[in-house]
Amino acid sequence: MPDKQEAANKQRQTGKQDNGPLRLDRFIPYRLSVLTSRVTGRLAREYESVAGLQLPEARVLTVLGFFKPISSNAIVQHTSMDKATVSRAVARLIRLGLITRKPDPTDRRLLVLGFTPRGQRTYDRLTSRARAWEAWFLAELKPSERAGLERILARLARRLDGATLG
Amino acid sequence: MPDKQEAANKQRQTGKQDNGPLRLDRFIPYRLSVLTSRVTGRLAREYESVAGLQLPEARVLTVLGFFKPISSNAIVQHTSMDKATVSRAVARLIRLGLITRKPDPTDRRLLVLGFTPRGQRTYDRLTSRARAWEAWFLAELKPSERAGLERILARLARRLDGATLG
DNA sequence: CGATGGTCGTTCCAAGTGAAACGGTTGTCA
DNA sequence: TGACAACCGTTTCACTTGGAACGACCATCG
Repeated sequence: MPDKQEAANKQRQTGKQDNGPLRLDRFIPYRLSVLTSRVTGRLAREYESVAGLQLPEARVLTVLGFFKPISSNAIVQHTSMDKATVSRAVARLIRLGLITRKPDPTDRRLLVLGFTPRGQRTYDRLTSRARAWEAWFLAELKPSERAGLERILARLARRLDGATLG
Repeated sequence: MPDKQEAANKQRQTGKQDNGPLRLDRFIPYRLSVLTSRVTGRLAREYESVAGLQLPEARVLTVLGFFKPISSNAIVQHTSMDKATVSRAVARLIRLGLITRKPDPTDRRLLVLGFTPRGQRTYDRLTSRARAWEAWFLAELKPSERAGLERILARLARRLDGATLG
């Protein structure tokens, strides 16, 4: 405890952070990771209770609802999910009768996905719940803060799309 | 494509989002999730190349460096990592000769963790690299934006610490 | 004391993950 | 055309994960 506090104070005074213990409470990747894992955990419970879906299935359904019609591979691009994970989630959703899959006539490597009527209803319930949860989650943010957050997330996302640079 | 664009425009006009497809490009949990998984992936590659560590081990090392001395369970609290995952990461780090573990004299349920000299050096290299990467990652943000991001992350994290509420 | 309920960390086991290999398809270029 | 590289989606396989059970330990209360 003295170690930590001392280092923290010192760094707060100098404003530098070039050596000494990494200030986790200021390290953005760490904070993003912890926050996101908690957010995802909450949403996963919602998805489970609303529709009995696990996270990969729910994510595929959500992305599909927005981008449909779309191929599995495009879902991978959008979400950074693993190729195999998406493939299995799609298989389960088909087995559950929630989505359809048919070959693209112009490129038979692609299998384009869509909703069944039941899938559409499940999607509606799911997104309604997701929106409600998000509203609760963000309720303490002022509109300007929310806008700021959105802008920053967009900027950071773009940063990672660019050069690999190490 | 027309579906999506139409809905998007309509929602942009009304400012509402109470029904219709969920606007993924505005859904914060989704954006957090995608961004974080990409950030984590990059950092994981850093950790691997610098010290041959996989993500859970690197995270334990990082948290340990900041909070040391600390028990496994406290690491779980801080990171939201799984208990078993931390247990195994600790075991590997010990096997690698990077950290030490001894029972707390006042409560022998607790095993307090610390660095070996080699672990300290590994930690230094690791955090130095992590800091450099973060600096690159955040370079496009103005200081005010970075401060705003930190404040918002703190506020959102606190929101999840409170009541379970669903 | 002794019993009971709670916490810490490990281990077991079923389930999920990701790297790699695969079959199938497309586009290119000679 | 035929050879070849690139790409899509699936499957396989080794590994990791997380829920549950477990042993060890502590605190409380009768």
